[in-house]
Amino acid sequence: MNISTQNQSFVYHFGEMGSRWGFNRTVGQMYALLVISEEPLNANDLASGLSISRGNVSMGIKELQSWQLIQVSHIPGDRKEYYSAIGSIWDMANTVFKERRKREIDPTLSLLRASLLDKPTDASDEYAQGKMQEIHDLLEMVTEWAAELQRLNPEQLSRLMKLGAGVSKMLSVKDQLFPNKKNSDSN
Amino acid sequence: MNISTQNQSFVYHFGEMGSRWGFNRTVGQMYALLVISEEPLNANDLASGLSISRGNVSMGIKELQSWQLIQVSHIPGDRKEYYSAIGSIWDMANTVFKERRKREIDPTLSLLRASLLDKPTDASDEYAQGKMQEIHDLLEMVTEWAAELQRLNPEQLSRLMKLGAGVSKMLSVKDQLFPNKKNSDSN
DNA sequence: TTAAACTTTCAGAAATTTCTGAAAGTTCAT
DNA sequence: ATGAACTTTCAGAAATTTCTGAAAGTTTAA
Repeated sequence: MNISTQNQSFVYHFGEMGSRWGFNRTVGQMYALLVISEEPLNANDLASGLSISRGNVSMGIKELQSWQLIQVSHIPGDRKEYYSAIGSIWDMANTVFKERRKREIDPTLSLLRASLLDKPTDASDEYAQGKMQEIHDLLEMVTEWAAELQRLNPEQLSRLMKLGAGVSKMLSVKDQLFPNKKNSDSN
Repeated sequence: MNISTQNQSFVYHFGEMGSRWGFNRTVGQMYALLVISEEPLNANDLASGLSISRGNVSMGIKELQSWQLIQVSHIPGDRKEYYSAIGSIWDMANTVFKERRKREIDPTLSLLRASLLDKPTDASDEYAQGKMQEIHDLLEMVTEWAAELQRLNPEQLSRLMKLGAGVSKMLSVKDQLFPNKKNSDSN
């Protein structure tokens, strides 16, 4: 299999960027290729399309499956497994966010919670714990909010985002309606 | 300098996680240490506290400065530079988001925009471009929204997040008020 | 049960990233 | 101008990650 030059730059770029998103170059490339391919591809297609080894593809497939980003299908009379990207772009973004949260935020939250249980032994420990508490609260809030947003369907989410500046307007309207409510400035 | 065992796990954990956030282990550790230290630290403190080389600290400092996460100060009669984490935890989160966007999303958006200018040469190119368009639109929307949110001050942002499920309620209220408005389903 | 058509595994090679420490550079007081 | 006190640089070492390809494993058909 070979990739049209037009798509090559996309696939390679996605490879480079992919590593920022938590998987390595070839996994990123494999995923990019699957996303822009209308037809499912088999492991050999991926290996030849990207000029990487068959073994590497096998590991990459496993990784993408652990991220729940791809799907297996079969073609009658062909024993090979065919892979394709799962769902819409929104689903993909959703999945990546959720996975990253699980891998990157959750462990930090656990650690912070545990650290905050220890009694500080001196003033500097106390300062440190104060900072940890702040980080904990921030992460927790963001996590909960993200979970909330992920419960919206793409269409709702899209409308919310397009609200743009409207969001802050909404807050000020709320202020005008309930001007009594005290706001503690955490800054 | 040595770190209390109570803080050690935080610093090391932050080191591991830091690498996910775009900087390497020691840079993550350095930053963690600066965040939980009330007093500014000099390069030697960092090197000895973390048992890493002086040269490594120097490079890490540079990296943290490029992320605009730390601040230099001086102590009268001492020629060493003292470093401390800049601003509140919110500022930190803000900065990290902004930097990551600049480094990870923006280049992808440029590439996608460029790719979308090419005329597709066949059906499969056309499908690929369709997908690229979707990714482009998603990234653009998220980027703009993130910029919008970052314009809010921490206190507003915090209130917005605490709205939680209220966000979706807000959308449905909006629907009841303006039931005519057509929603295009991009899915 | 055999063999063909696949997929997975994993040891070691290759590539990449990170780190050290000595040397070079800078700044400041005298 | 000198030298002490500091910071930065960078070549090569060390550590880590990724990749290959041969061998082992699995599944299916006959």
